[in-house]
Amino acid sequence: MPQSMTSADLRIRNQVRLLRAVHDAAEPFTRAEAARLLGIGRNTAAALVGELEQARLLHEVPAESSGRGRPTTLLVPHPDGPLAFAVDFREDTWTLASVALGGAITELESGEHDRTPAVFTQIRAAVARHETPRLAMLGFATSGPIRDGHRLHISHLGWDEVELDSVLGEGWPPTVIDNDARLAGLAESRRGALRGKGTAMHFHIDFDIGGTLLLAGDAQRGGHNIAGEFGHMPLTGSTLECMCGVRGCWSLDVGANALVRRFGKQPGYGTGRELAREILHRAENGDREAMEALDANAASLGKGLGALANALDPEAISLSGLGIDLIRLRRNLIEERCLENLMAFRRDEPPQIVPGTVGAAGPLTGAAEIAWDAILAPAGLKERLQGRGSQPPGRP
Amino acid sequence: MPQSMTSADLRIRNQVRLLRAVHDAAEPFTRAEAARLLGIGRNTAAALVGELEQARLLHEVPAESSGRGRPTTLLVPHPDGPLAFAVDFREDTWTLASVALGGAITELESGEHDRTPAVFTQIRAAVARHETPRLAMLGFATSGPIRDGHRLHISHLGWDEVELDSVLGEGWPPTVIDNDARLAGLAESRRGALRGKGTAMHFHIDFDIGGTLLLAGDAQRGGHNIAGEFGHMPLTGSTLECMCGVRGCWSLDVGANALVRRFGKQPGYGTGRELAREILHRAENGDREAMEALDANAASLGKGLGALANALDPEAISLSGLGIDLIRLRRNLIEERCLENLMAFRRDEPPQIVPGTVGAAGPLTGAAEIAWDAILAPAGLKERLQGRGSQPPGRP
DNA sequence: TTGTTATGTTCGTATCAAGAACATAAATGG
DNA sequence: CCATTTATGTTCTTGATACGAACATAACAA
Repeated sequence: MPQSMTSADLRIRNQVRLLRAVHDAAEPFTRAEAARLLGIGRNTAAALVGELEQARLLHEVPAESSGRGRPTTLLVPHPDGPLAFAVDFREDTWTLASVALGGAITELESGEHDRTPAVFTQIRAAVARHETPRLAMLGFATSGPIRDGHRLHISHLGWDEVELDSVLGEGWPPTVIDNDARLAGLAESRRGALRGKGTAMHFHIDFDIGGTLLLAGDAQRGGHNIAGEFGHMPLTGSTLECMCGVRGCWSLDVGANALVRRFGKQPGYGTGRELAREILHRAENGDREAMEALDANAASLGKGLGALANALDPEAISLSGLGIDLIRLRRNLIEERCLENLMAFRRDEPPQIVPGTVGAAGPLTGAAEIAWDAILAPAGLKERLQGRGSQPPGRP
Repeated sequence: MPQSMTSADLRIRNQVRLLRAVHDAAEPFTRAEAARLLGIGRNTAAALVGELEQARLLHEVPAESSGRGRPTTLLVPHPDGPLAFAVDFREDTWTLASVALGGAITELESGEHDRTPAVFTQIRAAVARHETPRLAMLGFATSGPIRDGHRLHISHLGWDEVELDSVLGEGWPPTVIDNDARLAGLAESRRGALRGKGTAMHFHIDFDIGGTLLLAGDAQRGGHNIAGEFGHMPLTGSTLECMCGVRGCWSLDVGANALVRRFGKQPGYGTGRELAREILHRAENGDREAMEALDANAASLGKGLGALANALDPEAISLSGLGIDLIRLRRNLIEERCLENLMAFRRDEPPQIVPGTVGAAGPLTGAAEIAWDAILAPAGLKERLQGRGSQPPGRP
C-alpha cells in the first residue's frame, strides 16, 4: 500500500473520476450534470473543470439550451489536449489511428507488411510521420500472447518468444501493448455489446478461438499475462492433436481451421480464411456439405460456451470475427447447444449470446482504451496537472 | 459513481487502509511501522489510531523494545471491539465461531442437523446464545450456489431454489452469505496457500469439484453469483450423464463419486465419502483396483487443471478436501497430466499445484473474511466512527 | 554520564470540498 | 413587454485533512 492519500490526491482522484466520466459517456454532458453525476457541488465542479481546462484536458463549449435555466457548457475533449495513438498489428497489415478523449477514432495510416519484425520499424516510422506534441501514449494491439508483458509469441508468424524490447527498438513513445483478442473484448466491454455488464466474455473466432473474461470493464490478464486461451480447453471431445501441443482443443472444432479441415484441406494460416468464407457462402446457398460443416462449427461453439458459462457465469457473451457469421447463420443451433450444456438449474437464465458491435475495430478500439487508461491513471495525470499551462502537453 | 470524495471520506479511506493492514498482516505491527506502511506521517498515524481506539476498533499495547529508540506500541484488535461471527453450514453439521479483527477464530458451538431448513432456526438459536453487543456481522458459508445472492440451491439436501429469506427467517444479525467452495478459496487467497497471488484458483474436491477463481484476493462471483462450477465442464472426455443435467462433466472423473463409481457403487451423497476414504486407504496399502481408481482420479484432475490453466493462467492452484490426499498420494501424476495438457509454450512456467493450508477451516475462515469485509467497508465504518465513544459498538 | 536513535507530540500551513448566499441568463406567462 | 421562474454559475466562509518542521521523550550504547 504505497500510495498515500493526501488532500492533493483527493483532488486528483476527483479529476480522474470526472475525466473517466467524460471518456466513458456515450454522449457529452454539461458541467452541472457532471456535478450531479459525481455527487459534488457546482462550485467544486467549476474548480475541477477549470484546472482541467488549464491543463488542456477538457474544453467547455456552449450547450444548446434545453428548457429554462441559465445556459451551461458541454464538457468535451480539449482541442489541443493529449491524444492516444492506437496500433492494430495484424497478420499482414497494420493500422495506426489517433484517439481523443471520449474515444473518437481518426485513422492516420495503414499498410501491409512482410511478417518479419521489420514491421515494427515501419510502424514506428508511421508514428513519427504523425507525431505531435499531443501524443501522450501509444496502445498497441498484436495477435498472440505477450508473456509477462514483454515476451511476444505469434505462432502464425513463426515468432517464438520474441523479446518485445528487441523488436520494438528505441524511440517509441510511452507504449502499452496487449493481445488483440483481449483488446477486442475490452472494446466490447467498454464501448460495445458488453457495455455495463459486470461479468462477461468475448470470443474472437478467426482461425481458432481467442477470448477474454471481462470483469467490471476490465479484461482478466492472468498471472503471466497469458490468460484467455479458452480455445485450448478440451470442451468438445475432439481427439485430434492441436498445433498448440495439446489434444482435443475446442479450437479444433470451431473457427476457420475447423471449417477447412472438414473439406480435407490442411488447416493452417495460409489461405484458410478465404476458404472458410467461401464455405460459409456455400452454406448460405444450400450446399449440403458446407451446411454440415457450418452446423458442426456452430454446435461446437454452443457446447463450449455452455461449458464456460457453467464455470464463469457471464451475463453476456459477445462474438467477433467468424462468430458474427455464426450467430447470423446459426443462432438457434448455438443457443440450443449452449443450453444443453448448461447445468439444469442455470437454464432459465442463460447468458445472452450477442454479436459484437465494435466489429473489426475491436483491437484498435481496445488498444486506445488501454492507452487512455494509462493517460488517466492518477500518477500520470498528477504530472500533467502540475505544470498546468506552462509547457505544452504531451510526453516530456 | 455515486460515492463522493470529501475530506471526511479521505479520513475514512485512510482508516480503512490501516484497519485492513492490521487485519491482513501475518504479524502485528507497531504504530510507526504502520505509518511507514501506509506512507503517512507519524502524526497522522497517531491521529488515525487515536480515533480508531476511541471507536473500539484498535487497541495499543506496549511493544517489547527492539534496539534503540523510544518504545512504541503494537496495534492489536480492541478487546471490546466488534466481532464477526462465522457459520460453516455443512451437509449434516454446522459450526459457529467468533472471529476478531486479524482473523483469530474462537469456535463457539457446533451441532448436527436433520437436513431440513429447520437447521437455520437451530443455528440462529446458537447465535442468540452467544450474542453480544460486539457482534457486528455474520458470515455464513453454505454448500450449493446462491443465485443472485438470495436463492439457495443445495442438491444433496434436496433444496431446490429455496428462498433465503424464507429459511433464514427473522431476527438474524446483519448477514452475508456465500458458497463454501468459494469461501474456502477466499480463505486460501487471504490467509493460506494462495496468499499474495494476483491470479489463482482453488478447488475443493469432495463428492465432486467446486472451485473459484481468485483475483487479487477476491473471489470471482459471476453475473448471477453462481460462478465456480468448474466441475461441470467437459474436460476429461467422459460420456456419462451428470446429476447436474449435462453429459461429460469433469466431476464425473474426479472426487469421491468418481472413486466410488469405479467400484460399481452408486455415486451419490450417502455413505460415499467414507467409501472414498476407504478406497484411498486401500490404494495406499497397495490394493491394485483401488490404486487404479486413484490413478484415474489424479490423472483426470491433472488434465482438467491443465485445461483451466490454459484459459485462466493462474500463478498457483490450491486444493482442499480429497485434493489434499490426491496431492499427497499422486502429486507426480497430477503434475504430469497437467503439464501434458498445457499449451506447449506454457510448460516452462506451469501453475504451482499446492495443498491448501487453511484446511477444513476454509469455509469458516472465508465466511469470517466476507463478514470482516462488510464491517471494514467505508460506509459501515463511517457510521461506527461517527458515534465514537458514546454508544457501545456493535450493530444498532 | 552523555550521545544516539527511533518514536511520539505539538503547532502552523496549504489544500480541499461543502454550504450558503448571491448573481446571471435564459424560458415562461400574463 | 416585463415580472416570474428556473437552472446554473460565482463568491466567500468554514471545517476537516494531511503534511512538514521543530521539539520532546524514552530507551540503548559507549
